[in-house]
Amino acid sequence: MMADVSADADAPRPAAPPPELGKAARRSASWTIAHTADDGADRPSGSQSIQRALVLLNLVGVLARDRPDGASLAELTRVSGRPKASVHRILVALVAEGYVEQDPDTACYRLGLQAGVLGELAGHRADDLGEASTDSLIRIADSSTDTTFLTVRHGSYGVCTRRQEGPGPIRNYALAVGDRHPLGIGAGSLAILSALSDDDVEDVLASTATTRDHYPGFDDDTLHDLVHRSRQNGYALNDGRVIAGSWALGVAVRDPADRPVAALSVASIAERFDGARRDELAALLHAEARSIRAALTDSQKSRSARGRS
Amino acid sequence: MMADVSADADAPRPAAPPPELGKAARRSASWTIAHTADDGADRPSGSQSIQRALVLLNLVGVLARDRPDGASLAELTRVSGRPKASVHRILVALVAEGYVEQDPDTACYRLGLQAGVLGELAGHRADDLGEASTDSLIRIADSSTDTTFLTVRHGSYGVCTRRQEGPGPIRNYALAVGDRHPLGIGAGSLAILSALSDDDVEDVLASTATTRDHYPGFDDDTLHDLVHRSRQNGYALNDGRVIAGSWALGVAVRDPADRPVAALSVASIAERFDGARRDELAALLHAEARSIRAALTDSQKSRSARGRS
DNA sequence: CCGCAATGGTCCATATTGTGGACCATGGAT
DNA sequence: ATCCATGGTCCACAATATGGACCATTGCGG
Repeated sequence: MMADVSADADAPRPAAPPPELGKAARRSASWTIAHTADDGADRPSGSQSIQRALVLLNLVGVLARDRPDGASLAELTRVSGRPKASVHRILVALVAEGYVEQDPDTACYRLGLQAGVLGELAGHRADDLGEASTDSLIRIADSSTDTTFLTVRHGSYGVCTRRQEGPGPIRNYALAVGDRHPLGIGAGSLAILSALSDDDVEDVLASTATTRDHYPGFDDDTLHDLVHRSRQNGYALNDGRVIAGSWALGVAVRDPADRPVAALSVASIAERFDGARRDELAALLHAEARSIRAALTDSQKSRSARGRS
Repeated sequence: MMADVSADADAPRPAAPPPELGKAARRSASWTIAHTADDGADRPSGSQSIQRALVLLNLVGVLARDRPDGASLAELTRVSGRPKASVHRILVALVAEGYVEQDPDTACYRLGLQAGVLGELAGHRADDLGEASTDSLIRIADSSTDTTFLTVRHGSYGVCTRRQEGPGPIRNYALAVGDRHPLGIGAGSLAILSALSDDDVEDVLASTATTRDHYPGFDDDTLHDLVHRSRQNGYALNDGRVIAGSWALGVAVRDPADRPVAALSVASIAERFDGARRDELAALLHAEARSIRAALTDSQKSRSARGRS
């Protein structure tokens, strides 16, 4: 898997195998989203069809992100790993509710009206973290001249929720809004994991064990090692082991209760992460992480004050 | 704002038939969203749980819109009309996927992380209509000094997808982003309906018959009459029959194939809709509707050109 | 202080519901 | 004409969601 990622495209595109290093190219390897349900060890509770539908919805969004005409049924089935009939049935339901729309010509699926509405409604809502972090993201992107990300913890996974392009010439396509990976995979994600207690780390690793089968080179031992190193350094470093050549550095963002709820990270090419610059970046990120925490404290206080009145 | 609205649906209020005129008050009557599944006459196909889940998701978004701490389980069950256990089970699934989050203190539900992500992804996507209409909405709001809306057709229903506040002192809370009503109810919605062929009108009315039970005063005869009048006038007028005192005027927006896919509308109080101003507004809206259609034509052309290459 | 009526949440037998392998139609490439 | 991949449909089966009854808390009012 992910080898033939190429398949990505799907249709005509005669399976042009990217000349290696195809950053942008292989980024469609967003199967990352597919696996998710298995939170923890227990899977007894029952609303599977809903979970499946929601995962697929997300998948449509991610796959159709860079492709304006949407994702084909074949691709969705392939990437989601479910039988075609099921995928199709679910898509019909999603279309019926307007969360997905189907291009009448190409028969491809993309996010629909309701998805946008939902976003509008969600955005309207106080998105503390997003709100509090935008300024920081911009500052980091500007002064580092690289692409910066906000990764939010969600259970045992990390979701990229913001992405800020830096003014520099280097563009990194390893991570985009909506991508979800198990905690520990990627700089921001690893920063969050490393900031958890030892017990929590074990729980997370147990939870994501099966999912991590799809990420070669991220077995338990390696992750333990990475966590250890990150804690010593005071920052998490992704030295290109997700996508060769794509490095990144991240630090955790803590909420007012000191729980690591997110992470800031900066991505670029290996050359831009020599020793001196690492410290520089780490200091910058730590400062901004603290500033976000302060902003969160404020907004929380004002909220509870309002609530009391 | 909408202060006591709170109570609204909520608890005690023993089915209080609002003392009329309850502008803001009754707007929480967003059950409008609840009914939807029954598209058309046929309901054989089967992915009901998914539909239910998606409807509930939307409901969470709408109910929690103005309430930063979210909607209570009780409210959601009441407004959705399904048994508590079901609603709860669905909510658990939505929470598990991150589309909804539950306030740990109040136990209330609001849109979660994934909802925002989805919006981000959907927004990223080319939202032709939204894109093409923003300028028009702003222009209309500015020059009319009233609140203007974009209503998009979705099956036999109209969904409010944009809302632009005008600079004037009058604020209208009859319609908000995310609200869905059967075609014919509300100015924009009626404008779309009136722009359909007679056959289509019949189909729509048949489809929404049961839903319209919840809208007193919108039986088939009345709607036929309204459609007739709208066609004669060249614009749809809502003379406060949804919410007393809240008037609005709308015209349909046609896509390049001349199908009415949306509508622009302006809402205000009755006093601001005398004969002269109606014509003025209608002309303004028609002009902007044409301009949107032109923009759509352009974007569609450039897209197909790109696709061919 | 003790109900009383809300609330959020859980259980579990039932049959309704989604499942997915097999199948068909189409269309582009060889 | 052949082949493969595509989007889409069918249908017997059983796993699945369903929802009424039930429980635990909380907050109000007499």
